[in-house]
Amino acid sequence: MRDDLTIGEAAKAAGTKPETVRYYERLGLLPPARRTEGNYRLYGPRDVERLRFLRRGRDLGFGLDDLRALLALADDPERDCAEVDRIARAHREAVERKIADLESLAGELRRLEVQCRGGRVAECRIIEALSPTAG
Amino acid sequence: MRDDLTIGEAAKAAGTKPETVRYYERLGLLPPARRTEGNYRLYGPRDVERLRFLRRGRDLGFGLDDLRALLALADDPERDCAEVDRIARAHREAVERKIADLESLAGELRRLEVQCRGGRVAECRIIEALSPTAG
DNA sequence: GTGGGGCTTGTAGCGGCTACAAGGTCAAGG
DNA sequence: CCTTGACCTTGTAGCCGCTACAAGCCCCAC
Repeated sequence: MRDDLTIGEAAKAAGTKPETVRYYERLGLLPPARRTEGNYRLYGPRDVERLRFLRRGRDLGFGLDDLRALLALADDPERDCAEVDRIARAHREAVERKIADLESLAGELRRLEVQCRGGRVAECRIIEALSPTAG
Repeated sequence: MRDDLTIGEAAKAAGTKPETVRYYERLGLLPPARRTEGNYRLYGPRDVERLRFLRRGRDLGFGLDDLRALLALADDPERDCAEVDRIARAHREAVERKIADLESLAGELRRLEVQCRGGRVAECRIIEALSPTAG
């Protein structure tokens, strides 16, 4: 039969869930779906493509606002892709900053752990490091 | 004079904000504060210590549930610090997993960026990589 | 006594879902 | 034809750790 899928089928085809699809529709990231007589949402191949675009973008860590902008750009193939590049670069830089933050965090946690000799809490270096009495 | 501080002073002393202090009290991470006649919260040195403990723990990325547990352990200095160690290790491992995830993300974003030649969106590799038509 | 800063409570919002509840629809099996 | 049970519908609340209001009270300096 036809290309039309129910929300569950469409979600599965894109690797997401029905709740997420409805959520995206509510946010305007997907156009309002066509409906069956029984009020079920119906999705065609283009809808599934759009959904997959969103899914892939989320996997890459883009926020929904970025994805909204990227979708608008993708819909307009004649435009210069400088804006696409800018969004991607800004996102990569944010990810790299986050990594740097977490690296220094992990380093500090490793240093604390090494010092823990496994005695009583009273002598625990980890607690000590957290306690202002130690500073 | 006395050691008593208002919420704003206590928050400042610990490097947080009044809203956060009230929030912690509501969650039971801090005991209900004493009050002045005019219903202002009052904080002593031990309260500020506790608040600093929380602040430092948050800086290290611990969740509030972890901090609740760590505070309970810190309050009981005779206990074995194995549990402290376990919480810290679990957290470090979670941070390290997060770093690994973000590293692979950043790598993918860098690869995409390099391929962008700066033409039209129609030929943009970034959009292509997001579009299911490319896969 | 007045101005303005800080305090009080309560509530809503951030992101990106996720998990209900209460009901409607639909296809398969008896 | 009727029932079962999977799926769909809407609406609402919750997750985390705050943050930002709003409306009103308190307190101190001038």
